[in-house]
Amino acid sequence: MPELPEVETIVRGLHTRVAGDAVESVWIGSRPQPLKSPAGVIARTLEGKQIVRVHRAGKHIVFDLEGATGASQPKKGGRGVRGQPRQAASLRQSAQWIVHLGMTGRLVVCDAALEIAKHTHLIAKLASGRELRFIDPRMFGKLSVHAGGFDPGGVEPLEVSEAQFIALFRGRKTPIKSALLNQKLLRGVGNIYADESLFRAGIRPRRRAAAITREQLGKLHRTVREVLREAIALGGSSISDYVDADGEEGFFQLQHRVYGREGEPCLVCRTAIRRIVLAGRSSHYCSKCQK
DNA sequence: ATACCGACCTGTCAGC
DNA sequence: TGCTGACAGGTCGGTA
Repeated sequence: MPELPEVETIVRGLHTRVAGDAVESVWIGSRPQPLKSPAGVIARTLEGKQIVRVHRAGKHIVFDLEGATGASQPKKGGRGVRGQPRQAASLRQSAQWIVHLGMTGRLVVCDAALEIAKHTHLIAKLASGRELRFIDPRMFGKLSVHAGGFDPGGVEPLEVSEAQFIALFRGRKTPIKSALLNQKLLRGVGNIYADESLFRAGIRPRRRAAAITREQLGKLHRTVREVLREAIALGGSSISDYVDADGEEGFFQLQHRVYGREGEPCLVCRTAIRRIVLAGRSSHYCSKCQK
């Protein structure tokens, strides 16, 4: 479902709503597919921690957590652990909770009384009384916890310089669209924004990356950032069921020039937009405007 | 190393 | 009405 602009929109909404709140307890469902860390480790890492910040790394949502060591243990009757001196316990311990939404994942902040939706895999009870829930029908999403400094690899498309960008594709014989989708190169660009960026740059998706001139790559560098920025400004693209953390739909789908427009006239030259399958993904382009 | 291809899952929609 | 197949915003591992 979500690419960089959708994740960015979600992250901004989540940060506003839950930064400063704390996780009191965690419930995890019985389906193991979404869990990249063991359920017990995820629960123990989240419980008792304060959510300091919610941000984005590529398509990953990162919750920065802080809390006292052992804060998840006590509550009932226990005075610390066997009366040991708890020097370490007074230290602030930081951790990160990483959420990848896959195709259909959603994170919602809601009242605890709200009915639990089908395909809910994790519920974090917050100190404020609300709940943060992870819902994902297809279970392509992933949940994990990390000690800190999480780095998914690749460079942020909105931060990369033109020279860096051009260097990413040097010598690559793979089709340019496959390279754009490779998260180890650029992180955050997905199927929609790859198609839209290539259209605006006038480059066909199947062109070999290494065969594209520096000038054209420079143009692609500009169009990728332009498309992502415009999409973020409009709250992302809502194709079927995507909504942000506040339940609002995005509006960038109204700006799509090729994605999902097979057979419709190119907005520039009226040529019918073509759809091909490349690396298993639908790819849309105008055969006249893109070479 | 690189590049296709199916697999992973459920839901929806078009067509018969 | 219901069945079947195609398709979906993402990634991973196997195979050539």
